[in-house]
Amino acid sequence: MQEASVNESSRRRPVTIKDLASELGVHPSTVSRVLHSEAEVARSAASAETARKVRELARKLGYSPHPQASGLRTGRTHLLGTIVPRLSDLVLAIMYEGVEEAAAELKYSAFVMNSRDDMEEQRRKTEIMLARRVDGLIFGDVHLDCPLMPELARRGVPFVLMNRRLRGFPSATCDDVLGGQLVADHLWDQGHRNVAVVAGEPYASTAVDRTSGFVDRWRALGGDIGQGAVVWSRFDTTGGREAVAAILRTARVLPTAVFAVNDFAAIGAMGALRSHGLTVGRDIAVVGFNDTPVAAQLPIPLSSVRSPMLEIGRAAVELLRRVLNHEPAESIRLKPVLQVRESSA
Amino acid sequence: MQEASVNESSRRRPVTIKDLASELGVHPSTVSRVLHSEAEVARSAASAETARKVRELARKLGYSPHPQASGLRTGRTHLLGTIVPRLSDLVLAIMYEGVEEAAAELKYSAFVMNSRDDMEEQRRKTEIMLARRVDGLIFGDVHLDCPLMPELARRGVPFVLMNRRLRGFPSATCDDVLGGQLVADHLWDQGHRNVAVVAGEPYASTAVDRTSGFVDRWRALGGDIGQGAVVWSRFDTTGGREAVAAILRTARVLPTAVFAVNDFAAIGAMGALRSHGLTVGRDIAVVGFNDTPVAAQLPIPLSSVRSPMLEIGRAAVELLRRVLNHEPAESIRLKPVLQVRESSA
DNA sequence: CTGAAAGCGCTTACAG
DNA sequence: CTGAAAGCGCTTACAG
Repeated sequence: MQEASVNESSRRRPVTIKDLASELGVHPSTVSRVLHSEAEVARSAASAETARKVRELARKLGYSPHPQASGLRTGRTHLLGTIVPRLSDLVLAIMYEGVEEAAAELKYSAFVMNSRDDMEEQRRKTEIMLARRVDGLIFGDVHLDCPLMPELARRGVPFVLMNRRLRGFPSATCDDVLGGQLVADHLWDQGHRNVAVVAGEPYASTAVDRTSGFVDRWRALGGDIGQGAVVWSRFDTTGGREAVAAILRTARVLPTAVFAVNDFAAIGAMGALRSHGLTVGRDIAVVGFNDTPVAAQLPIPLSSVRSPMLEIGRAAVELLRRVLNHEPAESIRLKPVLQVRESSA
Repeated sequence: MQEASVNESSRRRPVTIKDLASELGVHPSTVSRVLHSEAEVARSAASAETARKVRELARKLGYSPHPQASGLRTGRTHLLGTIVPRLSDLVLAIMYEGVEEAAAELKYSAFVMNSRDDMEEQRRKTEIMLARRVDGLIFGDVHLDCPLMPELARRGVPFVLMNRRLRGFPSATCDDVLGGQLVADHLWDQGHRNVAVVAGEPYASTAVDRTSGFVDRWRALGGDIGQGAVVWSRFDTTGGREAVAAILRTARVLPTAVFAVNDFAAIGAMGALRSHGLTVGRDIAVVGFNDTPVAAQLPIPLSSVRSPMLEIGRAAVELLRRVLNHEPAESIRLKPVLQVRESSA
């Protein structure tokens, strides 16, 4: 009963610093210093006795600071904006979980919006977030020819990139070139000599780096890889299905292995291969990228390059923290690991 | 150049109402009324001429209102909190896209946090959002025995439910009972008489409603369904795999069809069936739920009940809008549709 | 160690 | 139609 009525009142009019101050007969500024200053300032802000009483009453009345009020005064909202192509892309959803976790640890609140990989939409969402007065931004949807990034830099907006990189700006990404190399080594070792790549969207560094990592290493191993063997595609299942359909239609010799730069494209690729009467893992090898949870659980388990998605999100927040504190912020490239499964064993 | 320097200054010190007022020689309150009032008030707030000049200058200088400041004054933050089990669950990610869209249309900014379906975490995240002074909350992770909901209601916190329902609180959900019935009708029509259900988490209304919709209809059709034929499970691929493994281990007679209340559980189920030497679609039928984009693209396309996930998210926002405006808010149940594919054709 | 005051940007009842 | 003032909750330089 007591409990409920405290809560009730706390909803109707939240407890403020002024409430605490008048209850204790001290000045609001003293309460503020005790409760919200750095440890050092707080210590010399009040007698040990006063500080103790302030803290105790704050706890008892359920005082919780009003972020809009302090933000208005300090000019810092402790809000952090994130823009991703789409949250329904599992890869970005997991990265954002990392962002949210790491932001919370720094007492920041994270926001997220979808741009659908449309640069006009990216710009619109950015302005909405700036209008909300976010302290900084994380972009998971940058294109290799993104005009917004140089512009934001000129305007002095603090931001970092995640997932995809762009020369000249700090980013937290997977080492996608290495990821492509790992797949090339694996398929070469398995004896494949005729391969195709479902390459993803050409505007995304992930797609370009994974593809070039694969192709360059393949050639270094002495392999040959023709024009029609690299097909750009969307990142989803439909994209993978269409890309493989195109490969099957145009290839003079059928490949014995397909590298798709994304697990969902790989699943689409598997579907198209099956429709063509091929059994994945026996007639043809398939390797994906990201090692999303579904890869291991597919009817035919999918080999995939595991990228540390959660850690990439966390690293992006750390990078943004440095930018906000005017510390040097070097790009972070996290190492992937290849998981070999039945689809290419 | 002009452009850049305007932006530059707008970053260093954003344009305020006071800036506009002094530039035009009018009082800040006039500017505020012209720019931010309801159409009616705004019209009688200044001469047409003054209003025009205010609006023009605002546009020219790139004025953007400071939400923290107006929120502090009005007590409304236009912030909307959403709590989901996990954003990396595609179903919730899509629902949240609907929330974000609909919130933006109402000039609200949406936040989202993960509770990992842990009721302690749900409580913690709720308090963080309330500390941020959100105007209202949307819960996508409610359990059938959730102590937090009655408590929040007592405290007068405005909130609605989405995805899962709970008696006594307004919710936007799929008509899951109907969804289960559709699957029962379909499998019965296909001639199946011995079926099993991968039933999901017993604390989630989605799982319980889909399962009971199926079982009740099955019995109404004259079917028999034994104890061991309904196995509760996690919602992910691993959960589906384990549930089917248990069914295969304990069943006296093998079922000829499996209904999994979630596509990812269905994918896990397909994997387990294949490991057992069964070909899905030929030896045994499988039906999932939600019709996530991957279902249609699987190597063996998966029959699934399509639930309107985006619309559920949008409906939740509409429901919350009504709650915030003290309008009556009846729960919304959106109709699902069965998509039959190769896995059960 | 503590207080008094000013001000962040906005809104809104009160006047005229 | 427009102005002047007060105040939302907080922080922080300035005094003492």
